Amino acid sequence: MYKIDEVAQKTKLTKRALRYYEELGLVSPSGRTEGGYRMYTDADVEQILHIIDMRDLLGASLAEIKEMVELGRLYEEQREFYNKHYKNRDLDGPELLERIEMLQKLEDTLTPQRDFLQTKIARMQELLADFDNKLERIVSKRTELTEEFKGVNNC
Amino acid sequence: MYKIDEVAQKTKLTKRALRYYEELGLVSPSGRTEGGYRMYTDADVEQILHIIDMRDLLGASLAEIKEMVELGRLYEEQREFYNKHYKNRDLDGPELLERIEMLQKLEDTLTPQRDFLQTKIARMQELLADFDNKLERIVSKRTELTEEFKGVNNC
DNA sequence: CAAAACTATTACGTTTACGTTAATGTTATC
DNA sequence: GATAACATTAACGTAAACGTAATAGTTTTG
Repeated sequence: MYKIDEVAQKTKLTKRALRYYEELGLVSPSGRTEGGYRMYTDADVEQILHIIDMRDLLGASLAEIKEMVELGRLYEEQREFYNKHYKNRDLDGPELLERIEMLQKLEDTLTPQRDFLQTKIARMQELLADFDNKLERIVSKRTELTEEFKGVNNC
Repeated sequence: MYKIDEVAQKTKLTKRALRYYEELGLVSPSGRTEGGYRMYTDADVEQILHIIDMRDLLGASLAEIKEMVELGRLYEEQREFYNKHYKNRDLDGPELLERIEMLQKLEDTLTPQRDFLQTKIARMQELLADFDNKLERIVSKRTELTEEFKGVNNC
């Protein structure tokens, strides 16, 4: 269990940002000390790092991230409930249907995100190619001029 | 030549954003009408689209984008000057050196950006793989449950 | 056990990237 | 040539994502 400053160092966020994310409902520390100090687990840190990824890689706003996080929680919750009941007896129709609809909803939410990510990657690869072309031209020009410079100065 | 509203539609920016970017020194329309209306060329539109790419793909702030744009302009400027003088006579040492240093500076600026882009792409591909895994699990589970549902309802 | 170091909450402040009027001038249209 | 329909600048407003005190309580350390 880590307290806030350690987590701030691990995640490269500020303590303020951590409290802010908690205020928005993105991540809460798994515990508190008697005196009220936030205590984070490794899993908490993992989730924070995941949030940072979504922010930096998907370019999602904190509000959008919150939606995703909440959907994930809803899913986990339902799955726990499902697993608990599935062990002992068969589900009846309505319960099965509810679970199927949940999975469908998750799928419908994740698929466009996946596609968005994919096209973004493709465009970034194009941009990378542009960078590489430009850099290649610059480097070859620079070596060319360096040679010329040596010629002028009789090296 | 397009006026602002047409450019706004082409670039999916608002007119306000276009004026704001101009105010920051990111892009200026190539011309104005007698009465002061902004007139953009195709090249202007291209540059705006490029700016949007840097914003969305690199996640750069407008201030950072401004720096890149300015460096690019400085480079173009020097290259024009260079080409004009290179045509007629040989450059002497100092001029060559200045040009070489400019190319070096460009290279030093672009290389970390390229690397940043590359590692970002790699991490996004990991994230994409995660998405795909998750989706695959969800879909297979959903079809499994759908079959089960059919069984319960004797279809 | 007292000082030093850390943390909590509250609340106001700041920066970025525009949105939104308002007042006025310009082009296009009928 | 009037009147929409669009444009300009100027200025104030705003949402997101924190920063920065201020005040007060908590842990740690010598």
